[in-house]
Amino acid sequence: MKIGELSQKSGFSAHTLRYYEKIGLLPRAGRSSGQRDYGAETLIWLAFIARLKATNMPLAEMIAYARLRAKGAPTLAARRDLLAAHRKRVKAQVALLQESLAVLDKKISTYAAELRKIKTHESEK
Amino acid sequence: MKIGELSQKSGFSAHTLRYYEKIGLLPRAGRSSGQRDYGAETLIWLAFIARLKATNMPLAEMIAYARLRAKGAPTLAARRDLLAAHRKRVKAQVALLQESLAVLDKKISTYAAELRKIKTHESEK
DNA sequence: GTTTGACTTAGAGTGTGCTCTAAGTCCTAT
DNA sequence: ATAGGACTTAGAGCACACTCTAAGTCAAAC
Repeated sequence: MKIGELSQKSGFSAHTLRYYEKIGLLPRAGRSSGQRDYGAETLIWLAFIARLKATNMPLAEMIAYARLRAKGAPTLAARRDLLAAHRKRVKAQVALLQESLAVLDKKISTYAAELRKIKTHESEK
Repeated sequence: MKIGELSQKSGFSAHTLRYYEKIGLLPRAGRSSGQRDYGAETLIWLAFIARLKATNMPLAEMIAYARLRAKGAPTLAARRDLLAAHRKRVKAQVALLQESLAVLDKKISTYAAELRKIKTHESEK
């Protein structure tokens, strides 16, 4: 598949896909008469990249992961460790967000209370 | 309190605090002989800003909120709506992160399984 | 009263992750 | 065989949120 189709299917722009190749996040694609030609496995890899991206993993760390992946079986433990460390950070972020959600909820209900008070005063006029 | 003390207590650098004033996130502080002089209420406002920041609210939106806040009671409903919309986004982000955590967990346990397999083969040699 | 460190300003520079441009080549349909 | 769109490259530009610099003023301690 050519880059336009991969872009469509993966949700990444063609510009971004070329950029990812340049920085080493995507393996250098084979060219057929100059144009990149991708296999279906690239789509699977991109879906995983999108997951890592959704959890705010920096590109540099994804590149490190990609390099380990390219080296195959001997790096299994290193990859597991990298993902485990990341998971820990994501869990911490979820906890922080949930804490902050509680603060937001409290603030919002304070607003609701103040708005009720104002309405009551208005009806007393 | 001067900017250094506010920086210490709020966790924002003095550079950042001046920047926040410049962009309108902090009200223009009163000066005593040229130097900014802050009251304790600034600390409370900064703590809330830190919360919004923790939940990835863009500066532009915090500034919009700050402007409403400066206008007082008539903007209560608008502020509640802004925070409610933000809360919705934060909840969506938590959901996405938790989904992604599940993917990470699955990947990590796949690694664990592969590593066990390798160890078994090694001990059979 | 002088040193030392915190403060002031305007504006330049940085890191991250894209996003777009220019100039040109290749493919597909008619 | 030619028009139109998709592709190629290297590199410039952008948005966000700081972060730092330069050159100078001010204040607290000794």
